[in-house]
Amino acid sequence: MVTLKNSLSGDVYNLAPMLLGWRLVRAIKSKTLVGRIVETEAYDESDAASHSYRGRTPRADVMFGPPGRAYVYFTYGMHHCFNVVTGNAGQGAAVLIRAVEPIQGIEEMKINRGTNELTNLTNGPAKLCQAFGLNKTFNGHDLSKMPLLLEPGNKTATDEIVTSTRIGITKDSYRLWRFYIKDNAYVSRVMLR
DNA sequence: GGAACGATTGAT
DNA sequence: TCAATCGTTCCT
Repeated sequence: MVTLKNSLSGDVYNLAPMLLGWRLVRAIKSKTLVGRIVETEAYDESDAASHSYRGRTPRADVMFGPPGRAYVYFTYGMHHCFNVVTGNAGQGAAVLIRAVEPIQGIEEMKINRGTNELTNLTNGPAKLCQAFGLNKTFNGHDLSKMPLLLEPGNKTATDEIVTSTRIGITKDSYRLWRFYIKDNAYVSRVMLR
């Protein structure tokens, strides 16, 4: 039997591109929100940019736990970011979900984000958390259970995967561990640094 | 106890 | 280009 846990037990730099096309499903207030993952980044403990680089600190503890859990952290004093924990227990690795394409529950996302602009709802790691109502209460949540599911999905025949450096980091910035679907309108805006 | 620094975003 | 804003981690 293929379980979510088994699907996510490999190396994070292989799993990050694999997750493109998968779906994030969120049940909230009798509504169902669905997004299709279009942009990801890999982080692991050999990587100075990763929260797991310093070892099993309180914040990064979930990254060292079993795969298929959510790692949600609070940053810049105001934003949340959502990751999917990968690798075997004991390894500190996770995939940052940087952007999804809104599929279902778009009106609810607009309310949560305070904008009607479709391409500004979920095109960034903190934006999609706001749209989906994700916060630290989801840290450690098993993504095979409601109210937040990660479901396998497919890339379309025309989807091309692009690899690049990661966004917004200063350490180990040479790693080509960012992956996104080429020409997708919901990929995050590239920030200059 | 103190301080530096963000896996970001939105306004200027 | 820059301010907002505070939890995490490390240093003294």
